[in-house]
Amino acid sequence: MATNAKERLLGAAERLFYEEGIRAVGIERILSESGVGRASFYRHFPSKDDVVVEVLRRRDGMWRAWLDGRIAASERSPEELPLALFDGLAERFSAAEFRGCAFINTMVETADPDSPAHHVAAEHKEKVIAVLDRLLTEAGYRDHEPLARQLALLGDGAIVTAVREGTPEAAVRAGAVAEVLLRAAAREPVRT
Amino acid sequence: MATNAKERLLGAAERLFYEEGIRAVGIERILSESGVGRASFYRHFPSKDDVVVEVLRRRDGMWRAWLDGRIAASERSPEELPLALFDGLAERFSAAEFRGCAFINTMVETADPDSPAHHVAAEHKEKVIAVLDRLLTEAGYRDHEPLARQLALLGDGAIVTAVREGTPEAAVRAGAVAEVLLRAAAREPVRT
DNA sequence: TCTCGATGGTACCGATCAGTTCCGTCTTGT
DNA sequence: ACAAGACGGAACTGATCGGTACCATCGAGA
Repeated sequence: MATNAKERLLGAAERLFYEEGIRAVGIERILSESGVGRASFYRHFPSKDDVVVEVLRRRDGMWRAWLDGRIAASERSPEELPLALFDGLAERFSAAEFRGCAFINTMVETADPDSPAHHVAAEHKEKVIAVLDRLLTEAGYRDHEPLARQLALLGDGAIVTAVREGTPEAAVRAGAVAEVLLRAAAREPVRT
Repeated sequence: MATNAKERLLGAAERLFYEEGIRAVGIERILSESGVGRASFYRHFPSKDDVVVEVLRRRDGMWRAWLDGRIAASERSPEELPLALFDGLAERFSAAEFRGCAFINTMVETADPDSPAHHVAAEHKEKVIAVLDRLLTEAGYRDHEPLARQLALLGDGAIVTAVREGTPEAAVRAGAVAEVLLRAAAREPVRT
């Protein structure tokens, strides 16, 4: 039976890719840190690129599950529930190993927008937007879809700002903007 | 007398780094595309890292000069003049070669926040924030400094969103948020 | 015309890259 | 007890990395 070689491989790759970047991490590093043999690596993955894609898929699932949990645990009212995203980001930014969003980083590092990794990263963001859109719809916001995209844009802006500043402050700043945005949307009269 | 070898080197490096990423571009590529000899390269720069820093410094100057021009040419009222940033971004996002912000990309690619390149990139953003702060101050906004940082955060969010979506739409979306933000700030009563 | 500094071209260095191959070992189901 | 498959280790490939050393050439100032 298969042992946990593939799992260790993906775990080490995910950590190293996030901490140091995809291009910066060679196969050798992944092998030594996971304790997996070179041959076993290529038994499980055709190439390094496939590991990248697989890592991103895993991270997408983990990240959205985490976000769902933060939303479920939030004490905010339905109208303010989308702000739970920024509450969550504030936590993430405080982590010592925080180095931005793995998906943004991947899209930046992988210049080619047609690459599989870029696609997986872009799809992740769309799924997050869908979550925000659902929250906004349930809270009765009009024009919820563009509003969801604006909130997501704010979240991404907070992430890259936090990377630059090295402090969690950007989450609060973006959250304040989001709050203004939600209140302005709430008091907006019905159109058409 | 010195010819223009150094200038050609920097020009080619700037273009290649932006289009394909810093790590993805080897010295060889820069040499062949600039037509500069290998020895001449190392006569002008101690290492590749120094070229990266020099390219970022140049780009910082060019970018801020461009922004100043867009602000000067803007027909917006003083209260809305900070929105000229988003007008300008909309133009940039439409360019075929657009691949995000070179400074964000550098910070993402260069994982080490203590590296010289990371510092130059971070300083660039602070300078842009200073420009926004000046516009807000001149327009009479209270709490202009945090407001400037919120607008910059929106700008960065628009940039990474535009990279992901491949369309200039994000600039409009972020501009709309900025407009809401400015109006909310303008009608805010004096504190203390 | 001569000279000197800047230049472009090339061969080379050790290190590392992704990927292939072979082999000995260890585990697991029968 | 045995066979099959998953495994780790290591040697090896060709390509590319950043960086060094050497050499022939060109162009401007004396």
